[in-house]
Amino acid sequence: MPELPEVETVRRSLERSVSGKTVSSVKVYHPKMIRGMEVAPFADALHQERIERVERRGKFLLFDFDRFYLVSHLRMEGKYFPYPQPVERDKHTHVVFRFTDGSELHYNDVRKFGTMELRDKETAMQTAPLAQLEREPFDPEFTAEVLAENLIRKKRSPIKTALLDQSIFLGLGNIYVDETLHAARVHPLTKAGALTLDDISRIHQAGVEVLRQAVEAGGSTIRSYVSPSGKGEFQLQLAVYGQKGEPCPRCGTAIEKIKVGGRGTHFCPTCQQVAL
DNA sequence: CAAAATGTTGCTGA
DNA sequence: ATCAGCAACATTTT
Repeated sequence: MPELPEVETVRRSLERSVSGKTVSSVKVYHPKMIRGMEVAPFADALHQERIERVERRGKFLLFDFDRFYLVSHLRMEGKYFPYPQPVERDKHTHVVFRFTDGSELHYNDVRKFGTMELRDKETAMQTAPLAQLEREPFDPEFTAEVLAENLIRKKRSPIKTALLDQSIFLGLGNIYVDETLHAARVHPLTKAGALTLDDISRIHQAGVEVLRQAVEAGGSTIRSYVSPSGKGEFQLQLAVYGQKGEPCPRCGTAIEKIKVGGRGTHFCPTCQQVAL
């Protein structure tokens, strides 16, 4: 479900609902989602650990415990539901954290694609899965020049595919890549190696701005995703994603939908000219 | 019933 | 050795 803006919205919600709480027990109902160790040591390690705060790296959530980071990825449909009192788990709830104050946090994921793993705090950033991510898009050091450098590694791929790679442009996913390319007026099938520095500058500027505005709006509420606070209004601003057949907000041409790298891809055939 | 869905990864063949 | 392309993961919805 989530790209960077949705994950950031979840992070802010978790920061309010669970930071400062101490784990009294962890129950895992879908062992496959716990990576790197067996379920028993996973649950044991978290016993009596306190969540200092909840952080984010790209689309990963990091629960900052006393001794570990719990690195959590929601993939397509993962969700966290906090409850003030113990509740019966839903059939798609795969992990239940109970806290010493009697409250609970349920991890729910219909498609079971999400993952959790514990990392030592000292080495968390130097090891998979956090190691090879690009710096945060809002970091001033993530410049158009950095993006241009990254894109050299993907010069034979369509720009749409390249931008989905988290080591190229961290935080973008299928929705916001389409929005970014529309704002930058670049056709999604354009080979990354065929882009001018000016194209790349527009993509960089548009991508950062799209993510910034989406975070501000609380993410997009589409399909399964529901923001924890009930907000998530960015879908109202989407220019192309999910807008097949609707008029382009800039020129009025009907938005088209094609398949690029296996992903549904929306664009305006007038604003975004083909340039393979 | 086939296709698609906000993501990543591991394999295959060039 | 890279790297581009695609199946796989599992379930629900259209």
